[in-house]
This record gives sequence, C-alpha cells and structure tokens, in this order.
Amino acid sequence: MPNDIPRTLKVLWGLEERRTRGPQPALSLERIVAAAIEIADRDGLLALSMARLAERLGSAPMSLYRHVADKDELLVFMQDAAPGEPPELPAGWRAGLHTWARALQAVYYRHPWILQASAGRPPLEPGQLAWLDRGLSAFDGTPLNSRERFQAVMATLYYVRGEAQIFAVLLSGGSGVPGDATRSAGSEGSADGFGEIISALVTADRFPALATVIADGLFKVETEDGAFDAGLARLLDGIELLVSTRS
Amino acid sequence: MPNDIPRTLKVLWGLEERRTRGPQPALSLERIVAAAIEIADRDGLLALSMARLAERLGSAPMSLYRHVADKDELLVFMQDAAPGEPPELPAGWRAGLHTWARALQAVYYRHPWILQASAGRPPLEPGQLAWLDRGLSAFDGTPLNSRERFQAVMATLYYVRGEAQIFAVLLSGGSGVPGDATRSAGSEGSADGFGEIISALVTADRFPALATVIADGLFKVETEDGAFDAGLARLLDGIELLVSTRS
DNA sequence: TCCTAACTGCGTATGAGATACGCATCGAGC
DNA sequence: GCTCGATGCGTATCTCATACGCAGTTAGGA
Repeated sequence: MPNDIPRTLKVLWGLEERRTRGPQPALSLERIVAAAIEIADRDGLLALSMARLAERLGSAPMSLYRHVADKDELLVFMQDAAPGEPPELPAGWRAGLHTWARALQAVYYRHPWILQASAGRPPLEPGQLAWLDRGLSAFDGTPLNSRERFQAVMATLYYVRGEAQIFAVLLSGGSGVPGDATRSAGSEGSADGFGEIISALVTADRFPALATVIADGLFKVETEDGAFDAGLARLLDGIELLVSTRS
Repeated sequence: MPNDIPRTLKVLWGLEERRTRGPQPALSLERIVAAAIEIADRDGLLALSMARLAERLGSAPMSLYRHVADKDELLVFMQDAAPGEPPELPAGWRAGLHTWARALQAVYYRHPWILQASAGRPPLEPGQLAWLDRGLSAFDGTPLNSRERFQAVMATLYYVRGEAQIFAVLLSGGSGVPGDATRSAGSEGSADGFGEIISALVTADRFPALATVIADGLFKVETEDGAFDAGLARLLDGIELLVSTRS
C-alpha cells in the first residue's frame, strides 16, 4: 500500500531514508525551498526559475536537481512549507473557524503564488493536512458528524481561497491590470481603478442587476476586510443552523 | 476615462474599431480562441503553445500575433469566451442561485484550465460579468441591498471555484497524482486512491481530528455531487437567514 | 484606373527556461 | 587506504514566446 505513494509525498512525510555517505552537502532541501518561497513571495511565481533560484543560493542550476526531482516537485514542497503551523483556535466552533479562516487568508495574502501553483487534487501534504486537521478540530465537542464537519471546513476553505484568488495579489502589491503599470507607484495595492473601469463598461441595458449594484457604489465604500467577514458570516450562519438542528 | 482601459478589454467590449483595408483575413480572433479552448480542454493548459495552436489552425506561429498581443491576452480572451451564456434562472432566489452555482460548476468541470489561468483581480470581461449579472439577478425582488446581494453571489462564486479547483481536473479525467500514471487506465477519473493514500499517511497522534473523520470513511460513501450540494446548502441557509431577517 | 496606405501572413532569429547525461570529487565505513 | 554511494555542476538539447522585417493584398481616393 505504501508503494502507491509517489516519491514526492514520501519525502514530505519523512518516509525516504537519508543516506550518510558522500561529501558534506552544500545545499539542502530546506534551504532550496526557503529560497524558492522567498523569490515567489517577492517577485511572483513567474520570476521563479531554476536558474534564478540557483543564483540566489550561490550554486549551479543543475545542482538543485540532486535535491528535487523537477520543478513541479519543488512547487509541491513549497506549498507544503509556506503555510507554516496553523494557529491555536479559541474556544467555540464559530470563533475557532473564524480565526482559522482569517489565518488561512493571511497565508494566501503572504504567499499568493500558492493559489496559482496548487494542484487539482485533494491535499495530501502534511503541511496542508495540518491546517485541515486544525480546522476540523474547531468542531470538537460539537454534535456534527464527520461528514458535516468535513463539509463545513471545506466550504470555509473554498471561501477563503476564492476570496484570496481575486484579492491577494492585488492587495499585497502585485500587478493587477489597470494601467498595467506592474505596481502602481502611489497607492500600494488597492482595488481602486477597477471601480472606474467597471463603471465605464457596464451598462444597465446589458447587465441590469450588475449595473444597479455598481451604481450603489460597491467598489468604494467598504474595505475588503469587511466584505470578507460579511460573506464568511453567511456561511457560518448556515453552519450554525445545522449545529443547532443537531443539538 | 476610457483611456485607462487596456487594449485587451477594449477588444473584448468591442471598443476597438476594425479597419477594412488589407487582404481577406484567413485567421480570425474567434477561430483562434475557439481552437485554443479546444486544445486546453482536451490536453490541458500546458499543452497549449502558440506553435501547437498555429498548427491546429493550419497557419504559422507568428501569424497568431496579428490577432492577439501575446499569450496572456489570448488566455484572457479564452476565459471570456469559454463560459458561454449563463443559464436562465428559475423563480425564487434560492432555486435561482443553486441553478447558477451548478451551471458554473459545469463550466469549470468542462474547462478546468480557467481556474489555473485566472488573473488575480476582479472580473472585467463581458463574459464573466454576464455570469455575475445573472447571479445577482437571482435576488431581484428580494429585500437584500446591493452590498448584501453582491457578497452573497461572490461567496457562492468562491464556493464553486474552490470546489472545482480541487475536483474538476480529477473528475473530468485529468491526471491527479496517485500512481502518477497521467490518467489511470481503469476508472475514468475518480477520487479513489486518495482515500487509500491519505489513510496510510494520517495518524491519530499527529492529526487527531482529521484521523477521526477519515476513519468514518469520508472518501468512500458519498458522491462528490452530493458533497457539493451539501456544502452549498450551508451557505444558502446562511443567506436565507439574512433574507428572512430583512423581510 | 491606378496608387498607396493599412493590413495580413509568416520566415528568421533570439533568448529564456527546464532538464538529460556524464564527469569529477568527496568521505564514512570496511 | 579503498570503495561505493553521494554530491556539485559543465555541457548540450529541446521547447517556447516573441521581436523584426519583408512581401503580398485590397479598399478607397487621386
């Protein structure tokens, strides 16, 4: 059964034995992954090439391949390491899940490339699963059954990822589109400009419902933080309804 | 004001005038985009190169650049066109939003590459906005205000995208990870294998909450369809609570 | 009617990037 | 000291996106 486990996961879970033969390694998986995360954080995933990474580490490009099968594997390692330890959760499932969601959001805002790199499959890396476990733990002592807990946490995960996918790069200073200036000089990251563009394009005859919403000034009043919590509150309300049904 | 609008958007919104001088175009933006979507659907985003695309169209690679500024622009055009028209919604905001979510899910399952390609910014393309508008229209006649409607629809969008990002490639037949066989011969796409791998790796001492959930057989019993609706129901319940508060 | 400017298609060339292959070197344990 | 399993890395190959410029095409004005 452990034979079906791909090499990448074996390494992550510490199932691969380390030999102690050759010369003192100048490189290590940890150093490589840390440097790669640094580059991706600062300059985006596109800026992360094996050559640039090697340069940062003071080694030759091909040396990296002694520690990493290929670039895809490196990306998996990065995604495993970048989130770090999940936070301690306060008592009460709702407060706990909210804290969890916020912490996860912070992860994605700090490492927006995770959302571009993530594979189309359930999480299997220990780093990811630690967060999932922590999220599930919010429901300890709750009448929800396993399936309900899992669905609640996954729904929250989806919400956080969806929000971050749209706003993370934007608000943490990356290049959106307006003007295309690859980092607008003045306001370090904001969703302004989108309001203007969208207002100029959306007309009531073609998009009536949207035009109304825009006319009400959606893109000006609220901070994205407020919007995040407001949308999340709907989901938590729904979960609360289920919890009280089971009680 | 329309000056701040990047060329890509101008083309999409039909704001760019077409000249009528030169020879009969053998290529057209529509043909290019359609062929590109076809390739990405069938073989994945990685298989979409300008060379392969040109070959499919029976032209030379550089010819494409007469119609598309660069590959990024092509991806934006593809994302605008692929979803097609949003569905008509049944009466009642809840039924409407549910129908909308399902249709959107189908879009992502049919075109999983959209989620890999999507830019980190609010949607500005007419194709995307048509869907957003349709989603918002579900709340016509409802006591919710603009902000509440918008947040409800965005939350639903996040949910759908999050779910699809994990399961779309998987269930529509792409390569997940287990075995790495780039398309397991037998069962055309399924989440099996993940259950086995995850059970083998997750231990109660390290991930207690997760281990319990897994022990209860999460990865076997339910169809992903059922799970999708169940999680979505939580969100809709929460929205319903808000609606009834406002009534 | 013919000329020309605005287009179109595309051949060639460049430069980035991932990575296969094989050599030279190192050092723990026999 | 020898040896075998590492390690670092130079070189070479292949895939890609895309800049540049030439050549053919045609609508509309002279």
